[in-house]
Amino acid sequence: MMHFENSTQAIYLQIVEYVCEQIILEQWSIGEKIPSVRELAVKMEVNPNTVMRSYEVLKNEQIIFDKRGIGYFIAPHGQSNALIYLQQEFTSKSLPQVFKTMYLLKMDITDLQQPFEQFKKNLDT
Amino acid sequence: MMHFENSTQAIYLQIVEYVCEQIILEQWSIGEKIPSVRELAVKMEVNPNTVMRSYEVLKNEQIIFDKRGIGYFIAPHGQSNALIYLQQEFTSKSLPQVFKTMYLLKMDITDLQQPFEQFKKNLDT
Amino acid sequence: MMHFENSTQAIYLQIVEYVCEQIILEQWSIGEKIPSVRELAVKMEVNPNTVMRSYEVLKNEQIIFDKRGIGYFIAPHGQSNALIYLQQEFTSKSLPQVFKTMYLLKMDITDLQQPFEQFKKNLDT
Amino acid sequence: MMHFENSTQAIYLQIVEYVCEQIILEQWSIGEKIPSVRELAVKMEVNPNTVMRSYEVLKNEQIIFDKRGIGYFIAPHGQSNALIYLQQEFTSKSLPQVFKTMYLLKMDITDLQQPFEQFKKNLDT
DNA sequence: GTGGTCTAGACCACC
DNA sequence: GTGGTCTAGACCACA
Repeated sequence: MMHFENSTQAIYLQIVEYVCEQIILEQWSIGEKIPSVRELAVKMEVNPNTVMRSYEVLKNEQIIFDKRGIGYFIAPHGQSNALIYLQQEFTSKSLPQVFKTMYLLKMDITDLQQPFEQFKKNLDT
Repeated sequence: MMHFENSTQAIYLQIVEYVCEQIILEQWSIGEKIPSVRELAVKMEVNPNTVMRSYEVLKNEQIIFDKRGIGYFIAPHGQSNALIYLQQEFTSKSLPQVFKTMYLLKMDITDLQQPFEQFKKNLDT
Repeated sequence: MMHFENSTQAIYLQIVEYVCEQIILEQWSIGEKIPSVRELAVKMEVNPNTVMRSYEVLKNEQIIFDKRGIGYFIAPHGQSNALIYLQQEFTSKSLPQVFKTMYLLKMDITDLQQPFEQFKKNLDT
Repeated sequence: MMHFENSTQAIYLQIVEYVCEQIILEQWSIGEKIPSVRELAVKMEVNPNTVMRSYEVLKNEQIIFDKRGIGYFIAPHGQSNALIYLQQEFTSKSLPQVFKTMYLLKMDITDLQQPFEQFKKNLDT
């Protein structure tokens, strides 16, 4: 279903983001069982160990929790924790770099308005 | 003088950006000799090989050129090439990631206004 | 009724301890029939197989015995055997680990006094 | 040098404890480079991936940090963070179980005094 | 079936 | 040389 070839980011981190996305968009709801390590591995066409690693990160962030021998489930505050996680990554990793470049290029925030609208349009197609 | 531990980006790319910055902000003027690989390596507290790699990227982008046995110099259109390089990196790499996250976090462009002002203030200090 | 998620110990061993506890505290009396595998499984919200495994351990330790088709009963010396079992586990598994950590943390036995009192207080509530 | 066969705990967690131990006992000092993943793997007679996993945990706990391509180093507050880590593990995982058993066995804290002294004596030999 | 650990070995980016 | 990621495959404990 998914291929990761185009991105420089580690696959297991992309899967972390994918799971966060599903939870935030409420494709998977709170308390619900999420795909097993092996299931998701098949779907994502990666090794189970890779998914395992993603789930470990998500567990540390208290986005999911595990019942041994049964599976992984979305944690009580899973959705908000997922939002917090993505937000933290965004503010600490993406934003500073973006701002620095914008400063050098003498760009203003408003210069992003039009490309952002364009981006959102492309999502629909 | 500089620490790179906080960023996820490769050190040699951070140095590329640093050099672009110096050129764009005209800390280093056109045609002028820029620091030798060894000098910059000492200043940046990194391995000379790392600086070497950065200079190779900059040479490919025609931002600097080398006179063998003498040193590296800012290329004729160094400043504009630096701007172009940063802009390309920005539009192709940073922006798409940023937009995707902003969409998920239901953020608007205007939400960036305040953090950006904050960022620019911090530059002065 | 019970949740085991917080502990690192295997669920079936926690159930073994639970049964020992009931017997030692004489919640279940000697010679009496104890809950069936299914009953306890429902109460503990675990798989019957898990309780089954616990009962097998308890049978090996001669803490309980089974009358086929009828159920499990507390063995003649069930209470003392339960005490012996817990003591053995304690001295061979828990204590060495605890002592090693206490040594590293430069803790003294007396440092445990206050937390232990606290623990006993919490039992009443 | 080391074998882990006797313990039920995961090897990578035992290595985490080992590293904490070295730091706390100041065998390795703050800011200093610790053995590379491959070095420690050879010494511990385990797969490099296993040591890698231990170092990841230690990095999360801010006990060590990494300079890519150079190695791992003891973090600024590495020693105190190591203490905190061990203490947390101790209080949350070991203590409750110990206390519960002691309660059932009608033991008192003072009953641990003599075995603890014995344990410390055995360390010298 | 589930999660969890470990190995062996490969490959990459970086220093 | 260093860390970091990924695969393939094995084995275990647990439900």
